[in-house]
Amino acid sequence: MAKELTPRSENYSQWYQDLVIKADLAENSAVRGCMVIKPYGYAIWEKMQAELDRMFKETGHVNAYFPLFIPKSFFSKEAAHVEGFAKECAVVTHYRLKNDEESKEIVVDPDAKLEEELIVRPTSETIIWNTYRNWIQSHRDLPLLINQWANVVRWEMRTRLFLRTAEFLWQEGHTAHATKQEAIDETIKIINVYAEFAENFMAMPVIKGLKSENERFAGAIDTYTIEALMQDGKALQSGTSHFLGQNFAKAFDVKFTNKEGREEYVWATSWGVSTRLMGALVMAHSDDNGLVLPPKLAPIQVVIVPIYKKMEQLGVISEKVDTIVAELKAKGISVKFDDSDNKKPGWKFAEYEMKGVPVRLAMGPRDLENGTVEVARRDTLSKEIVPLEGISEYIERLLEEIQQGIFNKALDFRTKNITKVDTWNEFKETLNKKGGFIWAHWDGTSETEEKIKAETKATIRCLPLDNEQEEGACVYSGKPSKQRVLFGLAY
RNA sequence: CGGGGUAUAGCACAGUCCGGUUAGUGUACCUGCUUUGGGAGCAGGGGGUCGCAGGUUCAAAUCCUGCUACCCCGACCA
Repeated sequence: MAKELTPRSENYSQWYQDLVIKADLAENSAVRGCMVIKPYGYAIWEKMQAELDRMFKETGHVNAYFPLFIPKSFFSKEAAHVEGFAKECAVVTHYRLKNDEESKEIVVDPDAKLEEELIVRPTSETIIWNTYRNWIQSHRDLPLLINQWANVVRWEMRTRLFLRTAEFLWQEGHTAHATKQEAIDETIKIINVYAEFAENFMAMPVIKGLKSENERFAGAIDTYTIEALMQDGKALQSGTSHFLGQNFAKAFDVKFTNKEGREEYVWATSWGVSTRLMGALVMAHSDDNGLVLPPKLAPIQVVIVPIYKKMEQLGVISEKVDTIVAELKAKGISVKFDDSDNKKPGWKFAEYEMKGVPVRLAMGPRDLENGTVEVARRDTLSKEIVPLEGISEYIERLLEEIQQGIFNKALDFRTKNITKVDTWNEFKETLNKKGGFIWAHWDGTSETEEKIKAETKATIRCLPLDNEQEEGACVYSGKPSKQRVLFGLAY
């Protein structure tokens, strides 16, 4: 056995760790908290990027790029923002190294101290709004709809591959609008884009909602989120979209002249998803045999493994396979024919299962005789013998079925793990024994939320957007409540 | 940042307590033959600054000090 995973039931976080490494997605690097994203993992990220980028452009956004470094003074202009990020910023203080004459080692040159220290961006609001000041004068310059693909650094105490790393890749959208309503609409438009992407491409059901004050982005008026439920019953915030009001416009003095000729501050939004989505993707679908990828994000959608005794047999199989490959490619399906002779079929089966390839075809002497091929599904681990006639249409349909199937499975899991709770005892018991989302009344105060967190570690994941209003009593304080909110343990 | 653990061949580990031949096993790799429908078998072979830097000693993977990285549990956070 070359590779085996720790079973999920035994140690979920070890399983995750094993899987990320054994499926060749990423590994830890020589730099604390920073990972190396390996080609197979990066290929999945590229597929995510391509689709998200398409969706952003479809909704009128354009890409640009802003600097990695932010002058310290910019950073401190928005009070809530500084407070939120100050504790996890990497700071550049010098710009040169030199050879130390005594120790013969490379040291920081004390003469090369920067006049003003630079922050490595943990997010780019400040540098971007400082720039927008020069770009915006008139209502005719609005809206400004810009996205950037970038890396950011947040100096985390404790890191986990993809889920929380000191450096990560993401996109951050930063938009400027003439009216409050337009900015709010933008914020909601984007959270809908994120939800659509998560559900249609990642096959991961999400709940759209509003963050409570405690969980809000530093500097935002409102934070919208998509929350997903992982297989261990913990919630994962998978994307956020912020309505920033005029906070950054005021901090950076970004004004425009409206149609009536009066000066006003602009209204802002920002929004992002990161390589954390990779972690979400892994934990949403995979099993004890390895990764399970939704076809729409799988770098290889179909792998074909030949089974043969003699080289002549491989030749005959290859001819048949070449036809299948051509047909699948013509349909836009990515396919790999693994005819390498240094690995046995059984080894290949296990390997492609570990890597989550959605469909595997195996063709051997029996298939040659019967005009068939063996088709195996990664998601259900089922196999069947299928006639070669019409195989590409069959696989095309199967890929759609798998995409839908893993979404349904995840949705079913989530539905079973949302528990409606009305008493504090029930709340604690559900959290301990079952996990998942707890749907309970809350009195709307930060004080109660903090007490609940202190006692149980559970936080309010969100106030769902399509929430029905319902009078009730807060599960903790007993005070009146207008609606239920979702609680849960979070990553 | 606090508590605990780990670091020896590409990978997974033993050896460390109690210092002493040439540092070992599995797997992977190379060669050959037999194999090939779920991680093949036999035979032969190559591969090691024992995490890094100091120290103790006739002698250090082993003892001492410092450093670094990773894992687990907390605190913090996306």
